[in-house]
Amino acid sequence: MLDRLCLAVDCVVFSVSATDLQVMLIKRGIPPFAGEWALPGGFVRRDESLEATARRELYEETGITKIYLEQLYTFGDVDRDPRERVVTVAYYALINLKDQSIRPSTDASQAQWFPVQNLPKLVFDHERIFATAMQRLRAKVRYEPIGFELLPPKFTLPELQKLYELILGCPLDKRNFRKKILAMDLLIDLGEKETGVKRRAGKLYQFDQDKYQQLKQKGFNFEI
Amino acid sequence: MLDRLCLAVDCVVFSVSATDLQVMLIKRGIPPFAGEWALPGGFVRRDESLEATARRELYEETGITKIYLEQLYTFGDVDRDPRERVVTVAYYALINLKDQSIRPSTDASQAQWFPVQNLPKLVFDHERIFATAMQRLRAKVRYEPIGFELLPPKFTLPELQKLYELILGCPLDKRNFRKKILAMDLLIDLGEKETGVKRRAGKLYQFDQDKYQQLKQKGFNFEI
DNA sequence: TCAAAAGTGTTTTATATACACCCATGT
DNA sequence: ACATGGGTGTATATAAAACACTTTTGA
Repeated sequence: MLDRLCLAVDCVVFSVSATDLQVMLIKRGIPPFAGEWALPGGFVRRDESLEATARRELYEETGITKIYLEQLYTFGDVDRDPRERVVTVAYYALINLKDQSIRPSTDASQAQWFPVQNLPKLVFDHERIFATAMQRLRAKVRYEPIGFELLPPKFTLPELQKLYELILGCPLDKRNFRKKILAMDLLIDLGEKETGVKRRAGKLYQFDQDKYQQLKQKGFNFEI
Repeated sequence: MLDRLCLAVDCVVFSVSATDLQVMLIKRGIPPFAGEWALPGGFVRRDESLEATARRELYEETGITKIYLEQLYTFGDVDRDPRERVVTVAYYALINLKDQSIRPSTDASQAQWFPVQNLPKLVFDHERIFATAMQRLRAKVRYEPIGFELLPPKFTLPELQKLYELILGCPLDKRNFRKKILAMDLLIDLGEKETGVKRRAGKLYQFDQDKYQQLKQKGFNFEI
């Protein structure tokens, strides 16, 4: 039972706006690198699991509780923190902003959304952590139905397609996309239309989690 | 900079025999759980990266140095170790036994191979770690050319197919398997035949790492 | 009535699957 | 000569990709 060291959790929190896939960053209030941008995160307490740390930090810094969280990778280079040895377990998170918004900035923490295409310089090795998260999200969204976590419970097919295009970074054929998604028979047609748009309204759908879990048991693979 | 805690690395080391996919286990020499089977592992030193810890431990316990290593997952449940809080970063490793064999057991550590179908009871949460590794290996072997790490540099197509069948746990069609593999054009035909077999000798191939890296850059995806 | 985005099928192409016999080698 | 496993091709089914017009709605 030799060296003990500091263990942290950092989170790459994604959301979507009308035009962008975006990531939440925190303006650091304390040294080192006070005033610079960082991924939200903090230290693991002795009586707290890793995921609990992630949820606690996100709640403290943004007020958000409903979050899809998944462990990403653990970064343990010896010199990644200039103060002392700190190993960090990175998580990525997906949230939808229609259900909840981030708490207004306080003195202690200034949280802000940035488009993934246009991030400021980040402290420590946070750029590497972000790049890893981006890579994982891009890969995973194709074979697991995690994209829905970024949308409100009721969404239209064009919204879903736009989301995939933002994440994958390339346009998708509308007819083929709809055919593929609908063929899986995992979307419940709610018989409602979206509101508040100034053009033809799209049909609203809901992702059928229960049915997906059942199909998954039987060997079904989600795939875009 | 609050609580410090113990950080460990544990490794799930895979190899193949003629008939089995197997995992290396260590008979613990020290409490807790002395005499019981565990994954090889140990504590991270303050001046050592996570991967360096994994390589050091594997060398100390088995004498093996040529290893494909990849981080698997970090297990951080509060009560996973009865002594005190220990978070462990798990790695999985792939080695081929034709090039090197594990060092004979010493007093300190008794290393032994077990078929994955028939593991003894493991200490701590090591069964969960193993299950996660197995799942990852099964998934990853289908879309990354990591299977080759379990074979010697020169191998035959039937050997490769057998390997995939062991990992995936199901039989594969010989003609379709060969067609798919050869169509990728990533195997170099060495113009040699295997030796020491008492039947028709198979042609020897070598995986073309360089070519694979080039193709990968251009968007090529390995897939079985 | 115009602009803007929603919605809809078919054809072509590529990929996956199913399947059976001959060949080389050692005993 | 026989047993064992290595090596080979084609036909069918399924999935992916390419592609253009009509409909709805609000301004």
